[in-house]
Amino acid sequence: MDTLTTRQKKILSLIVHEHIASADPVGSKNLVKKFGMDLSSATVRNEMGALTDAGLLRQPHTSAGRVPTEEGYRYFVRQLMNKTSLPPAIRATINHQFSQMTNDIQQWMRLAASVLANRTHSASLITAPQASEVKFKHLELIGAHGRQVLAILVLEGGQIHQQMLALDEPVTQEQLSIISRKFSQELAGKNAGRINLFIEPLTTVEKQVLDWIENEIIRSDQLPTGEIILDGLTNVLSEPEFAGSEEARRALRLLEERSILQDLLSQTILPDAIGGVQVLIGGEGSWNDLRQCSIILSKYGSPGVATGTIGILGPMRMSYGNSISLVRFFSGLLSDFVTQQW
Amino acid sequence: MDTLTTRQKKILSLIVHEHIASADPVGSKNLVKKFGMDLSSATVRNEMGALTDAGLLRQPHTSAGRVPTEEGYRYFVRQLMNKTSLPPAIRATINHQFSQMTNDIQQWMRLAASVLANRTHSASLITAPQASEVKFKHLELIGAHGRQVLAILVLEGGQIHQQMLALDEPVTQEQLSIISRKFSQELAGKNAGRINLFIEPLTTVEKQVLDWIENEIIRSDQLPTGEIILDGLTNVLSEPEFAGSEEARRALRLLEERSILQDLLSQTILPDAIGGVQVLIGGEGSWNDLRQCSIILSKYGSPGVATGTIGILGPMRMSYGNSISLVRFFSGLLSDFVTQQW
DNA sequence: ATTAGCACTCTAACGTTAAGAGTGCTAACA
DNA sequence: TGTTAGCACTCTTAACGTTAGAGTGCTAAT
Repeated sequence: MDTLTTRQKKILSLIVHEHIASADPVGSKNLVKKFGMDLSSATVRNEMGALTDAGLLRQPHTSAGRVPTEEGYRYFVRQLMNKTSLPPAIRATINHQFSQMTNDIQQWMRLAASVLANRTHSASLITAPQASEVKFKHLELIGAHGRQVLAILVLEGGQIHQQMLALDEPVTQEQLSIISRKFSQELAGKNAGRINLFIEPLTTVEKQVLDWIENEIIRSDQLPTGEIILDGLTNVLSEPEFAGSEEARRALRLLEERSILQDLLSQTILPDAIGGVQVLIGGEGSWNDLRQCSIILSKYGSPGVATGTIGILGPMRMSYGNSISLVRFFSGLLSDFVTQQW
Repeated sequence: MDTLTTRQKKILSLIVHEHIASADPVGSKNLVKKFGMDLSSATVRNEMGALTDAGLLRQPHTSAGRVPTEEGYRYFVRQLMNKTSLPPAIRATINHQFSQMTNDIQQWMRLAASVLANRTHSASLITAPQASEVKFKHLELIGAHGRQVLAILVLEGGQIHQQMLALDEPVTQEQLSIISRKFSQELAGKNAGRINLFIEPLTTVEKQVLDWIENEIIRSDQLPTGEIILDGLTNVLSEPEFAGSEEARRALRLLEERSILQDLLSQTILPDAIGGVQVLIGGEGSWNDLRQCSIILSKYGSPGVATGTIGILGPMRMSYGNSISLVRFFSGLLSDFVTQQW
């Protein structure tokens, strides 16, 4: 790929900025006027022609201004954008919003999704942090009526599974406590593969409970990601390029259809470094329904322990500087939470 | 309100059905042709005129067919619609989908929201079942590193709160177990008001834990509804009457903005009877953003113990028979779940 | 290398027109 | 008295033609 002259970079950058602001194609004459360039429109036109040949700009039709192509946006994001960091005032405001929260990961995810969506005017998504390897931590059995027992399984990292079990035989609360304590001691720190090595003479009820535990842990291991929080879907709809088109609906459908979304997330190579941000522009050729959209994703959490994904989906014509620094900031926020809790 | 002749009812009913199917205004001539009526279009026209005078129909413009008004839909739903019950085949299919689920209320809500949204082609919403009065059931304290302790509070009905507490003083796991057991016995069945009657010489740590418990229970009491599950928002967008308009966006915004949604739910009088269904048509005058939408709501759960709300939001031009019976069915499904678990 | 000038192209907006659908009214009919 | 045929009228929608404006690419001059 031919490298561009500094003037060409300057012009490309201005066009991207102007188009993001106005949503309209930008022409040579307006460009020089608006930014007080000491060049004539004709010169700018020549450069724009070169950029068009290079595949970074295109014209919606012969007599319209230029619009960045996917490739143009990519070049902009990768080479031209000045890495803005989030203004301290905004950091402070957001931190304040979270300072009054309980320590519940669910609540944090919800609030993060909401604030991120509002500040970026995009749809936001967050997947729950997923432990790299699920390990047993604690078991509690609480009798209800009859043979009904509320079983609570605590996994390392604080994940909690609860279920009402109908026992095969009636058991007193006394006995339940004994079983709980026994299992909690014997199984502590064991992963799915080592749960069933726990072989001793077991009562029917103990066997039943153990089966349930193993089942839950295996299931937690297998589900690649758990819950997904979405917010701000309607933000995307208010963008002018989606006014009344099917495009937006199909893009949002991608988010709502969790299985498709999981595909997308698992097929995307995220930078391993926490705080690293991946920008997908225009579906990157693979996702037809995202041709007009861009996605910004970041992994968060504690590598090797538990990680999740946070990101936004907005129109390709989005304010990348802002959005990227916001995603990065929230990624850090949730990482801190996870590190502190796990 | 003047009562209508049987023929007028018949015609109103046909118009509603036809308009729901076609999304277009329906004219007298097409009506007689399509349904093979042994009346002339002129007669039908006269009746349509009467129905228009009665406020049940309107014309988008002079030379267009008729469309039901809000009032017209209301009359239809209340008086004309034959109460269809869900076909057994569909019941069976849905039951089957749920038969393989774990007993987790979250999972059930999610699946129910998804299936309900798909089958009604509308947006669906479900609020988590909320206990009528929150009562303590069980406490568990599990030591982590240092003074960090994972506190798990089980409320009657199976609601679980967890939080990582930083204790004021270091405490061994032994002591934690003793505290857990003591609290679990002494506080069992107590509600928020009676938690603090538990006055005995308390250690610093015990006091700290007790404060936390009280706090959590009060908070649970005060929050009128907890989590809200949404699904199928994009379904609404594909309706022709919303093609490219702001209307749909604003209606969906109402759902996404949880605080507004809670307002709406709390201001709506739901039939107390479980399985009863409330139909709100066109925002019922109060909700401007819902002028083109209808909402079908039903309370589910176990009255006096724990209840939640389930419902859908779709275009006013929706298939009420289908939708109502689906909402009713899912309401029953979740009620059964709650009754069984609580 | 840059720029002024100009012919050219294409869109968006506007007005006109014609076709089609549906109505309301009147007068005839059973 | 209820029903129907006929007809003039209204209004939307699509199609077409026109025009103003914006932006371009090219050429020739600086």
